[in-house]
Amino acid sequence: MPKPRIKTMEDLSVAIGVSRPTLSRFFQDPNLIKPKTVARIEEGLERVEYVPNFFATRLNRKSTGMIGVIIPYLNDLFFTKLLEAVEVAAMEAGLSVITKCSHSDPLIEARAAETFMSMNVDGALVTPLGDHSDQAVYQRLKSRLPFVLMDSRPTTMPDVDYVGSDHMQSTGLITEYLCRVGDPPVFLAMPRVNFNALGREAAYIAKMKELGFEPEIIGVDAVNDDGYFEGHGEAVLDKAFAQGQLADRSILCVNDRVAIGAIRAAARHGLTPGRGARGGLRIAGHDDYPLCPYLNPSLTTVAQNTDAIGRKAVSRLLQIIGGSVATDTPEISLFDGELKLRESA
Amino acid sequence: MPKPRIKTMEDLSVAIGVSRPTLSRFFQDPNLIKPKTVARIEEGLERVEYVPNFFATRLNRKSTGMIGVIIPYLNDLFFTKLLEAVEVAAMEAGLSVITKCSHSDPLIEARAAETFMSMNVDGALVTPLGDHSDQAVYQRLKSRLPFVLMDSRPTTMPDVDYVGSDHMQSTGLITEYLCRVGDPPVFLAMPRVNFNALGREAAYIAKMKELGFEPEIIGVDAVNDDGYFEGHGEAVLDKAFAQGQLADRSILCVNDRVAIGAIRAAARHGLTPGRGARGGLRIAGHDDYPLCPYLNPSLTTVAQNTDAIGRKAVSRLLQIIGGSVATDTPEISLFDGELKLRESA
DNA sequence: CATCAATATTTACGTGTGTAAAAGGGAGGA
DNA sequence: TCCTCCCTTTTACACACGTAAATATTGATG
Repeated sequence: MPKPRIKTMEDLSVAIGVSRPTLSRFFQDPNLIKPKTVARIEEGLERVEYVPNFFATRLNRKSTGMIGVIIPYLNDLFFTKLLEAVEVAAMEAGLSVITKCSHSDPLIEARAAETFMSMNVDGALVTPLGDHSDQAVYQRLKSRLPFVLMDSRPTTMPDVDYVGSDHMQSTGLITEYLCRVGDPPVFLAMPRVNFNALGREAAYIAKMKELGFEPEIIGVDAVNDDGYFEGHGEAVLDKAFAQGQLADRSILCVNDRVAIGAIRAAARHGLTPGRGARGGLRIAGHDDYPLCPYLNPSLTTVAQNTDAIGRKAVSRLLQIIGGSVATDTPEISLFDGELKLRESA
Repeated sequence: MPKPRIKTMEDLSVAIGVSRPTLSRFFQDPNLIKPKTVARIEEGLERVEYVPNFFATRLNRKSTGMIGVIIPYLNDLFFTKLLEAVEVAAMEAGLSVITKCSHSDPLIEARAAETFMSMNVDGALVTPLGDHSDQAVYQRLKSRLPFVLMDSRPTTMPDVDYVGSDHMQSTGLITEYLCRVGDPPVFLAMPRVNFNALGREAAYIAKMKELGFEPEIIGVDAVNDDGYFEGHGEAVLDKAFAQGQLADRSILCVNDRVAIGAIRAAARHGLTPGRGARGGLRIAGHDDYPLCPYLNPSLTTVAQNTDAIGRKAVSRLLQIIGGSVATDTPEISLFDGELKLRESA
């Protein structure tokens, strides 16, 4: 017994016997209408099938109640974790989020931004690609709507609000830990297209100098070309171990995915990283990728506070939307990382 | 030097000196318009900033050019891989996709479905929750628009198109492999709320009987309650190993995430699964989770053909949208799994 | 220069809803 | 009974664009 389907609010108004503007207000907020009328409307909605047209409702509204989020990868649990935090925060604020993935392609990223602007979203949250994002797109975004960057901060966009981790603190934290408990670490980096990678590299160098050690960086050149972080970490260390190098060193990886590859390379060479044997191989990461506790050995790392980052990004966006804030000077929110001590270092 | 911003196509038409209907057709397909006029329009668009309003363009169109996709989790690389395949296929077909994540909540799933219907999407692709989806939602979805289920097939929805893996084949394949190379495996299952888990369990039983072995199933009851697959696998095996059980058995896990937990439990008890020692511990999974090659030991598993599944789901949707197909009888498309032999079994 | 076809413009109406102002109606109090 | 007051309805317009039919323009051809 399928209910009769009603397409327009007009038709619904005659079916229920309530004027269309009243229905319009009912769907926006039932409290605006007398309880008795509300009851009649709800009773009528029981008998028929009707949903207000998404486009028509948004066409003539000042606020669409939507925010757009752009992330660079889907196949990365860090970003999905961040996205979840954003979605939860947005839901609590009564916003619906439209997610677009740029697949690390500047063109797709630009298209997504265009889409958001054409949809009159109330604001946009963007996790930028490395240095190959089209910064003109960001300029337009900033000039047209509330706009907050997350996780990665392009040097070319100093005037945009930003929420992320304090690499100086987080990378400094694990660097210092590694130095205290064992030999000072080598830094396993990434090809220099990623601002986070650069920031952490700089933080590592600073902390090492502060402690009086000589910084040492490897993995800046791409060894493999499959584009995956794990593959990079494995390839770099596989080569090093094969040449009899690094097998007794502490290795701080730029992020956990690289560290996963690093651990794998160690295993292939019969090495088991861990804090057990002094002077032996140790491997640490950064991010607290969800699988860290389940690796063998489990991965010592620094957790990014994705929950706080997502929550802050949304609340900052709401501030700007609300207009209760000066936007001439950007707000930079950095959250501390938290040491996660496990087996690998 | 910000370009002047133009809001409506009307304003644009006076700014460029081309009629509005001509502009409308230009934005739909420039080929409909004389090259000389196209040049003039494009030249004009260089000088001003204008994007057609998303809602207005969709409001009065027969086809919105959008499809909706619902997945249950974001923090699962299997689903993100599937989503990528869908997005690629959709992009090639000129469709844009709207993704919603239900966070394994039937209410959110239902809301997402409502949203899709109110947006007049051309079709919907849904990866259902386990047995707790609201099937009334699916019924409405099916009655209102082209609708294809992916990955998991509720028994309550036999009349809906479905694209997924052939569990009988894939689970049979790895079961047979394990039986040939070593002792017949135990099946490490999941609490029975997941149709895939049930399907694979049944496939395991069938193959074992076919080969003349006695099926043996563990892990049906939840041991932990954190909701993560890895935690389930680890908890079940940790308990078993602690009791001196299963340490010399072959263990086929219902999926790779459970297997990751299983391997972790083994490591904690000093066990290294692998096909090396006859009669020793072996662990295998299902899905080919992207991290399988990087685990220690790397995980032997059966790859689901997510690429083919995503592609087929989109093409089937396009068929239904095109109307060139009988929808009275559902099409069930099952793809074969492919054995991925690695170290763990 | 006239003619025809291709293309562009004009005109007019449709899409489903938001929103504001004015007019209508019923309940309560004087 | 009359008069507020509050809520609802009516009326009207706005939103930005799709679409179709009729008309005007352009260019090439003869």
